[in-house]
Amino acid sequence: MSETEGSREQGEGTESLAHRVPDLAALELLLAVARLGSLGAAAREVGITQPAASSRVRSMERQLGVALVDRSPRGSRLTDAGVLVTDWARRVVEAAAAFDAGARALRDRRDSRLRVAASMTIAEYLLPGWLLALHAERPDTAVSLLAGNSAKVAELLLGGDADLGFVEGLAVPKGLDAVVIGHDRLIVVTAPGHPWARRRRPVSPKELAGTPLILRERGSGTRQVLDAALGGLARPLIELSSTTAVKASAVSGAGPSVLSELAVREELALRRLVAVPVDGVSLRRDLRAVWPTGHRPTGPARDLLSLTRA
Amino acid sequence: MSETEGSREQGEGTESLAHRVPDLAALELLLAVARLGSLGAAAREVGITQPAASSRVRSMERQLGVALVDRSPRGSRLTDAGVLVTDWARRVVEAAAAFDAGARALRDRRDSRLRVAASMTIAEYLLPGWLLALHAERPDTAVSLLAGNSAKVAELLLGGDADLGFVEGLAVPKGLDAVVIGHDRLIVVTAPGHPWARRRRPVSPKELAGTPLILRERGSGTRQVLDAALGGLARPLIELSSTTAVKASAVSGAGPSVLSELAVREELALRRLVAVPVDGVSLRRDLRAVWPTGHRPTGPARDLLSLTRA
DNA sequence: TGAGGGCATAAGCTGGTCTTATGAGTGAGA
DNA sequence: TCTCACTCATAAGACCAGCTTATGCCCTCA
Repeated sequence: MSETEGSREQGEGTESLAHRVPDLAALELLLAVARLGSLGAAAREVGITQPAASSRVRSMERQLGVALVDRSPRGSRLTDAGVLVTDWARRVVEAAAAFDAGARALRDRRDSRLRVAASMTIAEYLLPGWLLALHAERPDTAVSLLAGNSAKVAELLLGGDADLGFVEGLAVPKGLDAVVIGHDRLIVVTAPGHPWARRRRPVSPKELAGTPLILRERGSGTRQVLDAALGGLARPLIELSSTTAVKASAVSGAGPSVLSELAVREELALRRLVAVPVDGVSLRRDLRAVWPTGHRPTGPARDLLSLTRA
Repeated sequence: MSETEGSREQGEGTESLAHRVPDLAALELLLAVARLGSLGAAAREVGITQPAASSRVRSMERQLGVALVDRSPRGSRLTDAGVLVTDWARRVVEAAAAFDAGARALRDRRDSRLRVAASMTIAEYLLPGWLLALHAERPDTAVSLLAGNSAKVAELLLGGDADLGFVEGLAVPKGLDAVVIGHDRLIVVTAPGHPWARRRRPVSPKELAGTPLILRERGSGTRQVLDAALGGLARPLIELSSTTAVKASAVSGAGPSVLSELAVREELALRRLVAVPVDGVSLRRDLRAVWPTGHRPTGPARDLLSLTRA
């Protein structure tokens, strides 16, 4: 009813997402049914009884208004709709698993064996996935996670408060050894309605420098890279202090923005933002794993490092 | 930095995700707190009382073992850990929103205004996002979704059972007009441990044709494109009937596979799979919107179409 | 034709989460 | 400096969703 300005949620359906989307346990159950082909077997796998599973699946079907499984005395198979729903469910469960991996690392920070320090972008968008993979290979490794800018990461490593660090940016902090583990590109994005969204001819550096942009504040890693690429000339239309705020502003059509491609992957896929081709400017930046000079990563740190490289 | 409270070390590692990840309502509440800066205001927004919100956030902190918000008599702000957790929560909620958008379309199939027919890959990986965007722009549009192969899509459109279709592949089915709305590339992937994973020199078509691959069954869209590109020479190591199964097989290291880049985006980001460079073969395929010749999309179909183009 | 696996239904219990009612701390303005 | 308006925390009771146990029916296979 009451209009929330700016970032709108799903206000219209009157009921929140949580009431329209089955809970995680139900989604996991559905995945188990899909995999095992039987309600009872799925029930056993997730540790509940068969009637509970039957009822849960039934109520999920009632909630969605769609039949998900064909039950037969020989087992249960997904319907066509069930296949689609299961795929969407899988993505929710994967996001939840990433959440869990991150949260677990955060929780075990104190008494853990592997302490990771990472810049915000990496901590948010890449690390949970890596930790998930690490956990799959070495379930007994307790990982902790600290987030901060490059200087903070360096400080933690040099002070012995972290075992392995990840930074993005142009230079490697003093006292650290590094290896490039990937790349991130800053890309120019606009809302689909903006004139640049339809542009096929690349934007030139001069044009970019001459256009007011929605940017992170001066001093942020993203901004540093952009300023360096343009020779310190970026003109801010608005300056905001979080990536999320910049994204929201760009989506709402306030103007073009420059952001990490990691940060806008979802928005691009959903066509909430469009990438604008740019020419003659290197907005690529290296993602590096770092450690104190001479202290080559060993044990779990080494495992994590090798996971992050192809 | 982030603080941790109430440490309990109990090694219940084998509990399911659902027990370790707060439910969707709690995650939405957390996002509201982050946005509004107050437990009470967030409670109001999600339609519960302030004590309920307080208790929910507290139990979430207990569950995660990490303090998420700094409470003060003037409001509540996220801790550093809270910022990270909120970002991961946002991704879960977004996945849930995509689930909801898809499910909603499926449910309204019968009595809807806009009936969309799409191939599996598009229906699974792209459409939920588009529907989300469409719903944001036109909340009153009821959308239904049917999935099938190209022939099925054509049949639905020509029979008047769908208003707009989406297909991937080489040719446009007879009787339909089409416009290219994007591209999908088949890419060669392997588990990180495979020799090809470290390859810098591109794989040649001959080499690819000579190597047994994990593939979808003959007749699937993916397989058709690959066979066409290689001149019908692809050698299967295993043939599986679902993209998910092929992915699982590739991840487990059984061998190289060829899959849509849309389908393996997550796996690449998590480094569970690695893309192998290929040379001299065009594995790109167009994604097209289609409609019966002469029946240009109008109304909601037109809106959806324009959303899918940059 | 009986055994076994598969699913559905019924009844009762439990636990989590909501509500209302209240208290206590802080800051701003009269 | 008193009071109002705002914040969050706590307590006690109500309620409901979902679990378990105990059945029964259906089908297939030996």
